Amino acid sequence: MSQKPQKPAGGNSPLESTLSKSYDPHSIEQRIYQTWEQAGVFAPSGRGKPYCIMIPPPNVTGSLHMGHAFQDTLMDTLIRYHRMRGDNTLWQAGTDHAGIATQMVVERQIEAEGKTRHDLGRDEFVKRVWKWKAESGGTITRQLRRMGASLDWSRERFTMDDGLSQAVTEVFVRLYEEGLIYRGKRLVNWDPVLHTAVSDLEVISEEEAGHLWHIRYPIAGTNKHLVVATTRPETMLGDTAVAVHPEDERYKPFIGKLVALPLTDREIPIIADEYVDREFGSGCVKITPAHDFNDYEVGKRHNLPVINIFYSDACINLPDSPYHGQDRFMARKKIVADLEALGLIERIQDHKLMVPRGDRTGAVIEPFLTDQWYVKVGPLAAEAIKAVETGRIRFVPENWTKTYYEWMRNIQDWCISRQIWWGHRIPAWYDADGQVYVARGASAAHAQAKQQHGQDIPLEQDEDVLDTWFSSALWPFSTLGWPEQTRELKTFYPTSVLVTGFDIIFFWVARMIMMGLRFAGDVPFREVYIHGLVRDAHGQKMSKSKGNILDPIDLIDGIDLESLVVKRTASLMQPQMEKKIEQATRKEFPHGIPAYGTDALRFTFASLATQGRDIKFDLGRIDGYRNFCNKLWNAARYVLMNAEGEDCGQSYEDGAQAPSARPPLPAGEGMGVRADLPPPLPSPKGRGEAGKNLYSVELTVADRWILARLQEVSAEVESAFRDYRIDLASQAVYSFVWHEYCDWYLELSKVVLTDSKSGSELLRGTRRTLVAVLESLLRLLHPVMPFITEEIWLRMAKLAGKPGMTIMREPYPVPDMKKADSTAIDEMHWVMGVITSVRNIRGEMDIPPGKRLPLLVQDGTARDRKYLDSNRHYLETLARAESISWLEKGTDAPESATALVSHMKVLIPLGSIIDKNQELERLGKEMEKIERDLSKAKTKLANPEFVDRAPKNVVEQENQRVLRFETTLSKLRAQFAKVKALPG
RNA sequence: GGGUGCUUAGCUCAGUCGGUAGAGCGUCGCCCUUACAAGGCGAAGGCCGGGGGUUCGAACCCCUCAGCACCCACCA
Repeated sequence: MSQKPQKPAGGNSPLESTLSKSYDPHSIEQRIYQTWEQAGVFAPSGRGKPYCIMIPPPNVTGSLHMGHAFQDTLMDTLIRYHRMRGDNTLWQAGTDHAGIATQMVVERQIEAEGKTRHDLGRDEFVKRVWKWKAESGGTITRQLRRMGASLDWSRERFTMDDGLSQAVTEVFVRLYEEGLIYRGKRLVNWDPVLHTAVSDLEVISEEEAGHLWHIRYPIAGTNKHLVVATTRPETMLGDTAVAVHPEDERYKPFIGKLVALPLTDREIPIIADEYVDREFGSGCVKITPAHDFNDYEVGKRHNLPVINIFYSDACINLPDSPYHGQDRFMARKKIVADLEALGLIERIQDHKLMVPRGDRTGAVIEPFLTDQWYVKVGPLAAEAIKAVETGRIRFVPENWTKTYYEWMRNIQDWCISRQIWWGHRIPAWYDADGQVYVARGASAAHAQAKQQHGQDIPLEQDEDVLDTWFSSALWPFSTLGWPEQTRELKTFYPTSVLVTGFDIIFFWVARMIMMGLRFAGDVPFREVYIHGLVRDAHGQKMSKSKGNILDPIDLIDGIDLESLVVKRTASLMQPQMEKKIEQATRKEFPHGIPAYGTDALRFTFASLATQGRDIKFDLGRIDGYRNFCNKLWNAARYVLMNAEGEDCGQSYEDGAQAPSARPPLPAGEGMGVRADLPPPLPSPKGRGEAGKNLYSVELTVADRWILARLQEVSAEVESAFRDYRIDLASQAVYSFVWHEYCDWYLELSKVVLTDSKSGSELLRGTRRTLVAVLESLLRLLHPVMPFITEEIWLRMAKLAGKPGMTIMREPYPVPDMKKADSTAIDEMHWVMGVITSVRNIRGEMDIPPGKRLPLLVQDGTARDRKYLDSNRHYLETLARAESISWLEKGTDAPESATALVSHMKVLIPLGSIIDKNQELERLGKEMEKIERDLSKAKTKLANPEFVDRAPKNVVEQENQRVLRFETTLSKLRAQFAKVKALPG
């Protein structure tokens, strides 16, 4: 290493002397990130107002998808913004153990070795998972770094690490002691592939095509029968009644009688229950309490026996039945065939039904009777609802509160036990009699047992683990050290905002609120910022099986078409989709995906982050923002070319603060946030700021204009951030950078800088403004585009008089209304108006932009004369005017193309350049447009009600418009007539 | 069956207080002007989903219809 290892960003870069001609994200991003992380600048500063965001912990098994990338961009932008605002900012890092998902990954590996987890045994298996986590669990955190996420990695946590596991146990025990956790035998959603219970939320019900079988159940002792309709004929083996509606005249006589259940030797009663819908099917419902949630309730009301007909893998468990041991779907076929043979099938109808499937396995979920642990959610939910009602938690956008209430008011008890091995083992022990001891550890459980029984007795721990979301619910406080009352907990809890997708409100947001209120004594966050889902360019959800996934890393690094095709078609669940996916991919990305770099990707996300709407990810957008990076880069090149080594009137000229000479960044501490002062800009006269190296400067109207506009844009950004409108914030800066700073100000600055007659104070003023505005823009943009802004900033910080080590800890620009300068803005508008009108004529007439034209002006006011006099140089250069001369009133103008800037006529003598008909057409178009506007305005004013009732200023404004349109129009008409009268 | 959101230029989307409809991409001209061709300058392109109402005035507020998307829910 050289002797400046601390400053690779400024010192080792290929940009040592000049910036490369176009922006190359690859050469800077990872280097800059490493510098930041090593310097510890992601850690809280220790001073300022606390600001904290908890990352929704990604699964350790996971890799970064577009949803993460989007969400992390939003969070990082907020975090960087607040860090620059001087807040004591923590973005808590960590990952989730993701019980079922992770267990499935490792089980698949073991399967590949020809074994099952049972061959290994529980302890060995869990060891295997830990090993796997250590080796492969870091993918997503590496990818987060690629996104530029300024997470405090020094505080990274894992939901299964010791501290967090202790929090889990503590919460479980306390809830149990308060009677809010109980164990019960009930119907649960059972995944027959995973052999575990899952919560309501982990079941996805979708409409699928199926059948409705109408089956005859003979009425005992008669030759009559009842017809029941069912979508699941195999469950008839567990029927314990047939229900009809109590008021149903058709069946009233049979209530209380028995039917002979076909294919069994059982007789079951005909019961009456309000639950039955007379209109549906035959109006008779078979009741299978063990395998249907409704039937279970009916069974309870009528004291029906509950006959479980399945094993845990959903094979028939009826040793005396011919269907014993068969899979449920096999059994269905068999049973239907057998019924048919007996003449008991009346008809089979096609039928659409909602089929519940496990979100992980896709297997049809089976209602299954088991012992499980539950959280009694009612009391917790009541508090959680109140917290939102009273405004202690605010949803953004606000309408999500409705969704939240809807769910919380209908919430069911939460099944928290899972019959898997990877996760937090339930802190419950049983003695030989099945008595349960819930305790903070095995020894505590033994002590409990001993106290009750007067002697040591053997205990066995519950085999189950907790739902992953149980530990996630504690994340906002467990990561901060709870149950210890740590300094971090006191500082950062409640956290500031939770940034998440609506799909997770129920799984996570609601549960965090309940647990936070109960155990950490306050809401877990003050605001919940809900963003949309990232979809593909056609609005489809991205999914592996659809083959429309975009990998954020591919957008950053680029990927060629062949690799993309391979990636999208690899290990598909449905191989028949391969062809289709390949075709679609080749069509959509004929040249693969170019390397856009992180900043372009982040800017795209930021710009698409509108509220209340999902985002369709369109490559066109990221293309445009990559170009924006390049634009910014080249603007910086221009500024550096003109300012570096030149006299910019800044006070740091001695080299002592040069990047290479700065001390290394202290870790975490000492990165004090300085007072938020804009670059030391002098007053127009250059007085009032003493400093031995501060030279006086003269500011042009362009300088004053761009500085004034910068204040306005800063204000816009500030208010956008306040409303979580990051899209508006980034759009505001985008258009300012491109369309004001680059399109106008840089061009205007050339006029001064290339003019040999420019005095040193003027040159200095222009350079200083170029530098100061660029430097402010970098800070404005940094939260969204961290890398490119840091790279440029390090290059130019000292030109701007900034001794800082990284833009990350520089103050965020705040609008300074002292620099509001409406006269400069007015004057520049005038200048731009004249230039634009000349350009317009040029464009319409296809006159080459390089061709110099003589300009005549006529009929101006005193203001026009004044502005023209002081801005002649700008007009000549930017409008490519050969000359500009006043034509006295009444003087006959030569044949010309004409434009109007308020009252002033701008004439371009036709000479041989301009085609008469073309000019007539152009004038005609102009007149038409104004006529339209004029007549609209006139109609308005002709309406007495408008004049009477509309606010005075609106009426006045309308009057002004009419006047303006009328003068313009009359001048255009005169010009039109004049041109028309010309020969040729 | 309840609930939510969306519908604005060819495409993707902004539109704050109800007061002159905007941007990016794409398209069409003219330009390789020494920051940038990933660029510059200019232009075309709109019944703001339909209907009704409130208002002097509606893309915006109210009602209604239609289409699309999503969430919740036990019709066998």
